[in-house]
Amino acid sequence: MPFPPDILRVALPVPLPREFDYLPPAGQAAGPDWLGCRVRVPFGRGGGEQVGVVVGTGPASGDPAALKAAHERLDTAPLLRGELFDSLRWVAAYYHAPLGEVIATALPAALRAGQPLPDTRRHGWAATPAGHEAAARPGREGRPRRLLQELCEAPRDEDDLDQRSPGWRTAARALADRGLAERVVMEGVVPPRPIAAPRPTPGQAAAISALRTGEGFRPVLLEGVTGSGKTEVYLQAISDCLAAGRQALVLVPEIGLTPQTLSRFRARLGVPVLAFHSGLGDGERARAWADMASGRARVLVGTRSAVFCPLPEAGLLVVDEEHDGSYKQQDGVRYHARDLALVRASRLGVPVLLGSATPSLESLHNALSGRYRHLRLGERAGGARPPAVRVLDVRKRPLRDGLSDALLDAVGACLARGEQALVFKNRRGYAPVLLCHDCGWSAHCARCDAAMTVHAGGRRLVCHHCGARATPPNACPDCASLALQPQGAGTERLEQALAARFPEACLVRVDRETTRRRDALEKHLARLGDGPGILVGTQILAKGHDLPRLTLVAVVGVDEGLFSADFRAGEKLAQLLIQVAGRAGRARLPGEVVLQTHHPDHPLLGTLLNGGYPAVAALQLAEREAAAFPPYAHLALLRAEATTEADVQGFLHEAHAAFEAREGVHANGPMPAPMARRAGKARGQLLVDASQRNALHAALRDWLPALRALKSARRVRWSLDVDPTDLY
DNA sequence: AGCACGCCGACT
DNA sequence: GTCGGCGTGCTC
Repeated sequence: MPFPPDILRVALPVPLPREFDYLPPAGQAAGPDWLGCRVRVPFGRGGGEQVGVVVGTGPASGDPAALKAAHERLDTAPLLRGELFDSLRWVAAYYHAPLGEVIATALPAALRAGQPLPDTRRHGWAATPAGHEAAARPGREGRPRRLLQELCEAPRDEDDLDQRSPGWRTAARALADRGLAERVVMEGVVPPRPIAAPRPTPGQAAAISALRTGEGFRPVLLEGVTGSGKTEVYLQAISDCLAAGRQALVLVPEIGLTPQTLSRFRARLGVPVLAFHSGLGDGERARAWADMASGRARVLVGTRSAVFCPLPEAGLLVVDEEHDGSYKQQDGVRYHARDLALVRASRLGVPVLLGSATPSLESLHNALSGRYRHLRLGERAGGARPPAVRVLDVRKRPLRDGLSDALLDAVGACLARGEQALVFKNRRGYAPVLLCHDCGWSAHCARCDAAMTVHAGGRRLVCHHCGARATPPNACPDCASLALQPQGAGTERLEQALAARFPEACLVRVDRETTRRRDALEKHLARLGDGPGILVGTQILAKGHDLPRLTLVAVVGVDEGLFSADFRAGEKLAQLLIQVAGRAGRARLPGEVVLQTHHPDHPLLGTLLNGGYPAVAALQLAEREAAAFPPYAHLALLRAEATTEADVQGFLHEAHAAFEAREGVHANGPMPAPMARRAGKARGQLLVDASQRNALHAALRDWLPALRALKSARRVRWSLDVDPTDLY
């Protein structure tokens, strides 16, 4: 009786909650050395193929004769192993996603498609024995000879030569042709060149020394007001990490990864710093991933998906602006990069530094309850003063194009001083609504439950939710009145009004329309230069970028955010206000913030003005606790989308019925979706809340198979979002 | 998700 | 007579 052969258990990028068993390719034996390697396997009834990752080996559970054989092994050494592999399993379990989909989310596209792992060995040049002899004899002076003499001292790295002596390759080729030098594989990692650091402020010094104490997993929340120099603390912590021979990962928000950020890191750290973001090509992403996996790269700065990079020699993880919404993936596997960074740091046994001027309530709660170390940076670096804040009550005051006279006066005074003003409104376009003044009709999107935004000075209507465009009617479709008026003001209208009022000022509008390309923001700011001028824009302007001449921040649109239904609206508005106010007066010039509002008595504004972000956060935490919302409860959201409302409701009702009640866990809904129709699809959702995380996960584990079995599930697109950040 | 199989309407 | 609609079931 022959032993049944061991099989390969393969995770494939399909939305099925299981793995698939395969025989190894003909002539090969399955064994533990296959774990974490990619394989190309036949899949499906057609002659389809998939690339999957071996996540287990062992005896077949069923009849091995019924199994197909894998076509090809794609890796000799595991692509996924150790902590990263374990963390991906954690992601699959925590977000209730199939492991194959998680792996597909984590791997760069080129690797997912089966491309070989890029060769990341460093190459360098060394003198041959003949070269050493030749260097000892007198010879013709010139570049080849100088290079040869350098190579006789020690082999040199190609990257190093690129940086120090451009054009060295010609000389190297000349030496190689004469047999005096050769290209070699370099071993080892270049130690960091120490670079002079600026003298830290007392607050920075305290934070840096606090980070140096202790060992193993240490979550640290670094709460520092805008301009207090959090980046300097990161740089010191990363320097320490590099000096200890370890790798560092830095996560930044989507709009935070600018050439400025990178060059600052590169200039200070003295080692190559890799960037990882959506602007990279497939090859570059795979290359960066491989560089981290091989240990060749020591520092990687990247956006959300960079949290999946291998860290075989990890020493530190940093999450900059940890409250930022772009860390949460909003489709597919809906992971939160900050939370995954914490899990990875815990498994790796290294510190993780969460930095923000306006920490998320989740992180703040963990810090206040002692689970995270809480470090504060109080003063602004370089002695800059915090800006003075003035509330402009515009009730019963006339607004022209959304701007009050007092606000325009403040802008005018700023320009007269030769300084720069930022006019902030979190709404792009000309006006948010086109309204009939006679009957109250307004232009709505045919495919969404939303008003269309007026663009191009009134010549176009655009739906910001589905992208639909329309020409505005000349007369009201309901009452034929000609009194159609754009209502309210977006950045485009503000720009126009400010241009009319300050015709000689340099005026730059920055929003998603004017800033599509990655480097467009830099270009806009360069256009503004150092002279007097006005920036008009949306929240793209809220982060990063030191604008030393910017002394006035005029906030025009806070009222919408004060009365939003979302339970995170207050937190988000406070964060946005603090971030945008932080643009003012970052250098020697004092800053001023003007808040134009119809609700000067709103408690959130009052709390923010009197106690700053910590006071708002305390207020919001108390509200969350009273309402049993995160971080005092745990949520999961079942979303559904279909062509008809009936399919959505049918599925959600059946889903609710299939939910088994258990202690401390409740399913609520179907909830009315704030936008029941979007892009022509009906939408709905079911909210599950639980007081204990374990109970929530146990409930979801039982629920999901039942959901998948529902016939009504076939008629909708549905997804489960664990720890949703937005309830719509 | 993708794909094939399968059983009912309007076209060359 | 067939092309094709999308319901249903399966994927080692």
